[in-house]
Amino acid sequence: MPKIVDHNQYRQALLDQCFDLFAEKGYSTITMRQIAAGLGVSTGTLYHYFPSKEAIFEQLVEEMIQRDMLQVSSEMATAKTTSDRIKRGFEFVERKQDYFFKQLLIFTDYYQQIRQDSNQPNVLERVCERIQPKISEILGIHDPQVAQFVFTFVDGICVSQIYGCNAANFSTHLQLLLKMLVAYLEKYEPSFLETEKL
Amino acid sequence: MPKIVDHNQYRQALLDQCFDLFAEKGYSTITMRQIAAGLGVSTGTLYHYFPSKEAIFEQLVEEMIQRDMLQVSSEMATAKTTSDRIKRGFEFVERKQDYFFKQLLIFTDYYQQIRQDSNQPNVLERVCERIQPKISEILGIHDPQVAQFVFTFVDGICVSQIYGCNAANFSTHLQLLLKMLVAYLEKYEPSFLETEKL
Amino acid sequence: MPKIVDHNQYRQALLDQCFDLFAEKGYSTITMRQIAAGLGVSTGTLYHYFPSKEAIFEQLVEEMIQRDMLQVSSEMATAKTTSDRIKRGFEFVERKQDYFFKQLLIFTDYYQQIRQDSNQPNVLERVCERIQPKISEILGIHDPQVAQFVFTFVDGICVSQIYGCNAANFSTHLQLLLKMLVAYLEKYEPSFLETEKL
Amino acid sequence: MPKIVDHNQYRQALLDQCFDLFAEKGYSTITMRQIAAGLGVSTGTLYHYFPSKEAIFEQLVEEMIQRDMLQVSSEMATAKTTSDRIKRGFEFVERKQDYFFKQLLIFTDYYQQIRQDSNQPNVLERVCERIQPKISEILGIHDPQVAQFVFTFVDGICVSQIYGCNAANFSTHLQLLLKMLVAYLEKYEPSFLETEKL
DNA sequence: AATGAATGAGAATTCATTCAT
DNA sequence: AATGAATGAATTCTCATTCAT
Repeated sequence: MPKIVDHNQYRQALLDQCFDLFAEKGYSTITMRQIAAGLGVSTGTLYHYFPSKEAIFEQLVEEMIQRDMLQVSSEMATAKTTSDRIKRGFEFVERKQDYFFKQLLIFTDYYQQIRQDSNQPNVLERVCERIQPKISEILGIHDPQVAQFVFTFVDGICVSQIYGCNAANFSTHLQLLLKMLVAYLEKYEPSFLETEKL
Repeated sequence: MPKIVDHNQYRQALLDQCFDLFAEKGYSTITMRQIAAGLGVSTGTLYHYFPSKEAIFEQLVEEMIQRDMLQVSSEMATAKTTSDRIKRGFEFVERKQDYFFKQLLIFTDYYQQIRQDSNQPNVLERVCERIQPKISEILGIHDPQVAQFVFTFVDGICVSQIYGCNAANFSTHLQLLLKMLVAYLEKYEPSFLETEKL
Repeated sequence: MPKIVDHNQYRQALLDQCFDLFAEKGYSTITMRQIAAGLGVSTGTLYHYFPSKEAIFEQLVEEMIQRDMLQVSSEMATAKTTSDRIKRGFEFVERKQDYFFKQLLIFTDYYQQIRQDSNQPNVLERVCERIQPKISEILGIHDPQVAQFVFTFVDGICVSQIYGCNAANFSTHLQLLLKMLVAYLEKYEPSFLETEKL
Repeated sequence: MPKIVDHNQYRQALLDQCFDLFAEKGYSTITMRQIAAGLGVSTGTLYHYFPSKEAIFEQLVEEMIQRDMLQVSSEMATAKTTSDRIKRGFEFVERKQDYFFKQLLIFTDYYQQIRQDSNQPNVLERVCERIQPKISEILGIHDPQVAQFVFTFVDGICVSQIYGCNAANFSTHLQLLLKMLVAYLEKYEPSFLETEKL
């Protein structure tokens, strides 16, 4: 690990590496010593950059969201037609399936944590507030409900990973979602049918 | 506290009450003392009925699955037509939305737990192995993929609860799923259209 | 286990079986449940016959001593000459080597226990007070020091068992003790030489 | 409490102080809190230096043996004649009688502990394997059996302490052992008689 | 800035003992 | 007399956090 002089930059570098650590062990199971060891620093150093375990976790969640939003935007920037956007969107999700799965684990852990003391600002609420319009925008679908449907289903696929059914693999699920979506759009948004060929 | 004669019966009674406790606090967050207090017994008594915290959790998961399977079967017993089955199925899920949400939290907790020592028999695998055919049977849908789709989506709705978006409420989600499903079945399983009116 | 009507007799029957249990696990390591299980009774029954774990232990020690004194006396009753007494005495020790070893473990455990609260009557003191003259009597040796020497050495052999050296086996040790003893008696108690042939 | 730089050195310093603690209370009776208090540190610190109570105990036993071997060697280094060696050897034992007694208590405790799980490497076996030749060397006695006899008897004296007989004091016992030994050597190893005057 | 020794409250678990049946 | 369910204090051990160096 190279010594990065800038305090804030180093903090973010540490945060990056925390993602897998938290995803693999879980927030309450992982210890500060394990985190420190995983990052290759001492506990003292860890506390030099973060005030508490909780703070690391929160900053991690915040960081993740920010990063994701940016990445999605940049990935989608060049897509023009709706069918192109949908195709790219699904590819994006498929490519990052492992990441989304780990994120789900982190989010549920986070949810359990914050519900204990309710006076905490809920970062998760902001997640969906910001992600949902993004999905609408990406897919070029006007009905927000439908955009949310896609989002929800992707979450569902992530969850289904924990059951470990080999049948339930990510890509097959996505294929079916796509077919569902088209069937629905053809039926309820005929305008979609006229303009696009998938 | 009266002396309960049947050891096994009392054990199950305690298990029932554990569900909410685990769902609210999370497996690793809740302490044995808290569980004992929640059940109105001493820690000693708790250990008289369960060898460890882990054992309580596993027995709880097993018990839950068994109970759910039985309940679903009995609820669906009298439904005859496919549309009737679908309607009842969705009603069932909607009615127990709170329960399913808590179950999701418990399951993700459980997943994080067992992945640590991988040589453990995975109860979750059995969950989906047994639930999936049940759903096919209930909905009267031949394509197992589609049945799985419904299951996965319901999981997705549960997850979306953690984001706390007021928009994303359970019932609305289910409505949309139903519409999607019908649109899909009409397109790809025309036989469905002929026999049923939803 | 046959039901013995007499309370006291049953108590002693239980006590007998406790010897091996305490010897194998150690006083502080063995639990009342393990004792109860080993005796084939419930903990409730155990407490019906003994007020506490400590009491079982003390009664066991007392019982053991009583029994040993009686047995030694009866075994030696018919021996007439000194050499005969010595021979029999050594045979007796050799035959019960396993028993004496376990007794040592129990005695050291007991010692650790009673030294904590010093106002307890020390049963062990009575052990040597009563055993020592017995040995003098058995061996027909006038010098009490020498009798004590034999006693002490036998204890030493018991201890050496814990080192597990295969070299240090009980019988060989006893042989040497015998030779030592004779050499000593020949040198310092010439009267011994005149009257006996070993 | 000053920060001690050398981790290993401090660990040994703690170990030293543990000897009396274990000897006085016994392995299973003493608690980690009591040990910590006795050492003047917190339980956390104790666990910082030793992974478990068992580990402290084992390290203590190992340490003891090492130290004893070294000390004996250095004490005996300047003794030339056999009678000088025997005299010094007996003085050494007498001087450290209190230590040897405590060691016996610790060893029997240790024995009870390891016999539970038999796959443990037995440190006690190594004790006698290394001590026995040492005694032969010290006393300059060729017959290993006789050396072992002395060792065993010293153990016996230690045990006899637990009976608390005031008669059975350490020094008197040793005197008699010496006389026995000489009588035996004179009878069976006449070469001994020729060269030495005790 | 970086370290890791030190802390002690709190976790899971055990166990002698009590007591209703 | 016999049972075993119930208790809760005490045990071993963990871990987030602090702080001297």
